Amino acid sequence: MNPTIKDVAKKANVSIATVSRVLNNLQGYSEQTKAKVYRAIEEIGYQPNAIARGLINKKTQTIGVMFPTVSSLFSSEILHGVEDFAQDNGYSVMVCNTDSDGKRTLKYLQVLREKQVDGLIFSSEVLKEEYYQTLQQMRIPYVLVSTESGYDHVPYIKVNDFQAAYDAVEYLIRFGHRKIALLSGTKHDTIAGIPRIEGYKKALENHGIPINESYIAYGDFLFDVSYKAMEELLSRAPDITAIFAASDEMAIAAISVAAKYGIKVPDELSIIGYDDLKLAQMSVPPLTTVRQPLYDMGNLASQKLIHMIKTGKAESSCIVAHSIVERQTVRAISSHDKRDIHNPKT
Amino acid sequence: MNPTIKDVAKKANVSIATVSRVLNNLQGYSEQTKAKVYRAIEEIGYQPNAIARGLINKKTQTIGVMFPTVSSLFSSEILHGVEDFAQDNGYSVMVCNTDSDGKRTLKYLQVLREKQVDGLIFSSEVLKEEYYQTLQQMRIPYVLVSTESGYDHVPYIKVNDFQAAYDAVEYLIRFGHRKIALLSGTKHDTIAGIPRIEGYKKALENHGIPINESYIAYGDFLFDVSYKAMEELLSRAPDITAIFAASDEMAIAAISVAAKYGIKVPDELSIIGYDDLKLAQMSVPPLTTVRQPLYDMGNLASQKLIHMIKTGKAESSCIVAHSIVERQTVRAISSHDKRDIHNPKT
DNA sequence: CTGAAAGCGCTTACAG
DNA sequence: CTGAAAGCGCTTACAG
Repeated sequence: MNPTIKDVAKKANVSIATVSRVLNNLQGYSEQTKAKVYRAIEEIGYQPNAIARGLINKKTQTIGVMFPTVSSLFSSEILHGVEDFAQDNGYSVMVCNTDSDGKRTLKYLQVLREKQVDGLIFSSEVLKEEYYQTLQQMRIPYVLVSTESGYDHVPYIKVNDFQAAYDAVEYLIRFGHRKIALLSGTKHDTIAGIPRIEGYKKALENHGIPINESYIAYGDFLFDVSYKAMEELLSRAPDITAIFAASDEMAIAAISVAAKYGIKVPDELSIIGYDDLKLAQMSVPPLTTVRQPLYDMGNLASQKLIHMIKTGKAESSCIVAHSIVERQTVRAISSHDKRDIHNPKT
Repeated sequence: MNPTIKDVAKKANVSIATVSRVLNNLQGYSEQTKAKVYRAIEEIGYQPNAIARGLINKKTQTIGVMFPTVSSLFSSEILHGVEDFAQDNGYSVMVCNTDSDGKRTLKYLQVLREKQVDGLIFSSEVLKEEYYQTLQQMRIPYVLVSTESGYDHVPYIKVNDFQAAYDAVEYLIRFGHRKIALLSGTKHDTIAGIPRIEGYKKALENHGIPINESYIAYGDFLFDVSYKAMEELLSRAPDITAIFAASDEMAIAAISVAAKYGIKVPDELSIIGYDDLKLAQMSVPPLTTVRQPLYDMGNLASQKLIHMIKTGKAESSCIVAHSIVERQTVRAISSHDKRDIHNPKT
């Protein structure tokens, strides 16, 4: 149907080998034949078939990216970073939405393998043993973003979650807060759960503040569940003056709940989030948060992966810098807890 | 490197033709050889090569999706819908981020063509003449989401923007508002700009409310620019009591600006958005908005596209239903404009 | 029920 | 500088 290399060869009166040479900018043809070939290509509107090319080169110039939920601001910022670098370097990207479902993940890995992707980016999920095994069998390079693993030679790109959480809480402490709650993500999540909990506790401990387990509430990083967790937290510990939320969505949920109960942010309750999604700028008031450079992380992952594909060499992991973006949800605690006036429960 | 069909043929002591038959569930082999083949596959860990398959079948089982910005909640919800259906039906999806850049779009189309995608979903952008030409040359089916075109036989899936805008404004009118501003998207956007402006004007007109051009501000659908547009609008027309924003991001910007100037939403200013992104639930107060079922639209586009790929038949366009999701940013206007009290300018 | 052979659209030694 | 031929890993008539 579509014209092939044969058609242009015929049209230009040369062999397909020659057409292939000029197409690939190899050497071994005169300027004249080059011109002839290009003219033929032009005339019949020829486009090379990357599939045929891929079969013989054993390179498809495409990479796969796996996310637990593509439709989150979080994933899509990473994806954007991945995609930009990939496209600029001649790679296409296939997206896979695993829905945090183990079955789907394995099935995807299968598909990606059959489709012969040159490499893979694995994001935001724990690299389970079975995934690791499959990946090793695939014999293609891969890199982890916003997650890590205990396996050697598996490069990852992430923020130091422990330290970021520590810094967030210390930031709150510096503003005079001592009754600081934690709106945690999934309790047993070894990547984004536990390290942030530990960072929270360590900061408290280092500043001589006792840990109060009733100040810790567990959500799932997302809005709805966190909304409820926040309501419970508030009824259980109405005396808190600040909250560290382990994701921006959770922080926004906290703001929403506060608004619902007439608690003023930041006057009566300070809130600091985690991620710095676009969301954080849009909240009312704008959210103070720990920034993870998601776009950059995706971009870097893409860079490393493509470098590995091209050179075959291993790449090192990378802890990227987080930072605190100061907006308007944190303020110094006042001498008396203003909220007591409005909230007789405390 | 990886085992091929030849390896399993050798292992199972049959021809590659036979292996291919059992692999594809064709007929013409005994249960015995079937078992032998499967055993061999198992033993050597064979995985079919979809690239080789694609070359001969002229089907790659992959579709492309083009977005102006992948990293928006808007695009990613559509993407999620597209991806879910595609994966469940054996198709992979390649994402392309055009950054609203004509050059990139054309380049992508090229890439997608070379990679032999079976079909294409084109989202949120005007289908320019040159894109249309390229698409026609590619001879693959494609469908438009959240945009439309004047070309016949190019199926699109979208909401009726004019009607949706009309309904939003009428909703405001029903609550007693007459001084209704429009925070419009890009002025000359023929898809999401003009029709919504027209819907706004028509609703006003049908209710005998004169159109006041100073009540119309232009943003670009996104937060930052809209924030400024809202500030200008407010200083130019401080007497407005309600705003119809042509996107949720714009509505959120309006809420933010209102908060900045101490204008209470909805007490002093009602706001209705457009899209119903997850964002809308998270705002404070939760945003009343016109819902476009983005996930469903993506899913439907995927369905239609894959159906076209499989059957070769044309599909019809589809205007999906919008609806107004009532949350907390609109309320009936009070007898006297409360805001006058606080804002001596009016 | 099964296999030998041609062919998908390319690239790449090899020979001239 | 150029072409004939083999081959990438499959599928699919065709013949038996």
